[in-house]
Amino acid sequence: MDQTPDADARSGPGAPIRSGIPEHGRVPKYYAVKGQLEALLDELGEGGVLPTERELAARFEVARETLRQALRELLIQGRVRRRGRSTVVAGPKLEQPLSLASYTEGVRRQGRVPGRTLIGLERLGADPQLAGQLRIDAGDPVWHLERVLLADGERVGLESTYLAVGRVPGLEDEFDPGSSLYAYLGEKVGISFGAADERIETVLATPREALLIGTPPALPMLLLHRLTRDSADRPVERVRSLYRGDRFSFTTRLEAD
Amino acid sequence: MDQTPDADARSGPGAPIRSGIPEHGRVPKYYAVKGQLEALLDELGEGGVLPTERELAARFEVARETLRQALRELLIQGRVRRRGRSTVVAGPKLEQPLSLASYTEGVRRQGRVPGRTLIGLERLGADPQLAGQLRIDAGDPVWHLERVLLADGERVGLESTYLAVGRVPGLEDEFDPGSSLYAYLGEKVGISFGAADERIETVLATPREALLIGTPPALPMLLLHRLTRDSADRPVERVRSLYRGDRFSFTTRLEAD
DNA sequence: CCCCTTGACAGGTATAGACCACTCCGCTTG
DNA sequence: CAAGCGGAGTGGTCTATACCTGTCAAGGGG
Repeated sequence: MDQTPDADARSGPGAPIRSGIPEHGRVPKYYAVKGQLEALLDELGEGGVLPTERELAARFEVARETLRQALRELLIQGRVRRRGRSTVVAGPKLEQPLSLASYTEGVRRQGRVPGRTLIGLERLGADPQLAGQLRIDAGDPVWHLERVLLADGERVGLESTYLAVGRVPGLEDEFDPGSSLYAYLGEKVGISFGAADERIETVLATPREALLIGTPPALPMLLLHRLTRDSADRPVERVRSLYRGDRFSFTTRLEAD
Repeated sequence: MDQTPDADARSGPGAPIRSGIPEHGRVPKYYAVKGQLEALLDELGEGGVLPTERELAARFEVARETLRQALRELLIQGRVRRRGRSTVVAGPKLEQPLSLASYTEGVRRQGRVPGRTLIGLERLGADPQLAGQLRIDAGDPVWHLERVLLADGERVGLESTYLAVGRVPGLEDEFDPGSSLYAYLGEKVGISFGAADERIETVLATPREALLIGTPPALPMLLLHRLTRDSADRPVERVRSLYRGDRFSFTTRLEAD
C-alpha cells in the first residue's frame, strides 16, 4: 500500500549514486510529519480513528496546512480514509485481475461482496468516434450505462459502458443494473467474448466523479479503457472504468510470444 | 491526457441522477481557476511558457496558494511541466505496451529515442522474500541494478532489477548499463523468456525517487512489479519499474480463455 | 418512543505574507 | 573567447488566520 513497502526501492542509506544526479539530502518538514503520522497509524491499527487535524498540528508543532499536506499524501496512498467527519486508518488495496472476467469475479476472488449502484441508463445517438469503434453508423442508437462499483458496500469505482442498441435491444427491460453485465451478455444474449484491447493510466477524478465515488476531489484514479470484442471479432462494448487508485491494483500474466 | 477527454465521462448537463447520491453543484474557486488555466494552455500551445505564479494569481484575482492548487492538478495530469524555473505546456502521454518486449521496444514504437542512466549496480545478499521469488537460498548473491529511464533524453521512470548472480555471473563486466537488459539476457546469456506476472498500481514518488526522476515530490506514479520467468518457468528477474503517471499509459490485449 | 431541530465541531477552502533553495542570465575575470 | 561568479527572480515550503459546508449527537417537540 505504501509506495515503498519493498526494500528494493532504496539502495540503502549509504548507497553511492554513480550518476550526475545530486543527492539532495534535505527533507521537507511535511515529509517528516508524514513519517510521524505513519508511526501513529501503526499504533492505532486498521479502523482506528485519528485525532483532529488541529490537535495533530499542535502535537507535532506545525501549522495545520503543513499537517494537511502530510495527511493529503497518506490519503492519496490509501493509508487513511475519511469517514464522515473523522479520519480513520485504512485497510489494504484490492487486487483486480486484468482479464476478461468481470468486476464481479475479481472482487469475489478477494473474498469481498461486489455490488453496483445505477447512476443512469440512457439511449442516445453514437458520435462518430464511438460509432467507428463499435462499427455502427454515426447517430445509430447506443446504450450508455453508468454505474458505481461497490466492494462490501464501499464505493470503489465508476463504470461507464457503451453498447449498440441493435445488439442488445432488450437491455433496459431485461437487465438488472445491480448484476453483472458480462453475465447478462453471455448467458441471456448469447454473446461469446473474444479479445479485448485495454489501456491503463492514472488520472485525477473530476469533482463530479469524486462526488459519485465518494472520494476527496483530485484523488489519483486508475483509468481503464477497454474495447471488448466477441469471438467473431465484432465489437461488443466500449467501457471506461475508473477505480480508486488508493484502493486498487491490477494484476496480469504475460505469456511469451 | 486530461482525465475527461471523452464525452462518455458525463451524462450531460441535465442528466438525471437516479441514485441516492446528491448532485452537489458547488464548484471550488481553484477548480474554476483550473478551467481558466486550461484555456490559457490551449492558447499557448505545446511547449509554450506560462507566466509566473505570482502574475497568474494577480491576473485571475486569487491568492497564489489558490492558483498553485489549480496548477498542481494540471501538473499531476501532465498538462503542464516544470522546466527549470519556468512552467511549460506539456505534450501527450507515451503509450507503453504491457508485454515482454523491453522498455526499449515500447519507446521506439512511439518514435522516441530510449536511453538509460545508471544509478547503481551492486552485488548483495538476497533477503528471504527475494530468495523465494528467485528460487535461490537466502543470502545468495544477487545483482541489484538501478537505472533511470529516458525518452528523448527526458527522465520518465526508474527501474530497479534484481537477478541471481549465479544466473548471470558476468553482468558487471559484460553488460552496458545504457543498453537493453532484455537484449543482453536474450542474446548474450542465451535466456529464452517465458511467462511473467505483473502488478500495476498508482503510488506516490518518495522524495528520493522524485529527485532521481526529476519530478515534483508526491507526483502520482505508475508502479509496475514484474517477476519474469524463462521458458522452463524458472525465475529470471524481479523488476520494480516506476513510471511518471503524467507521462505514461499502458496498453494490453486480452485474449479469451 | 421516534423524529426533527439545532448547534458544536470536523474537515475544506481561501488569503496574505514570509523565507528558502535553486535556476538562469549577465557580467566579470582569466 | 571561455569559464566562473553573483545576483535577481522563480517555484517550494511554511505559517497564521478566517470563514464555509457538512456531520453528528444531544436534546426538545410531536
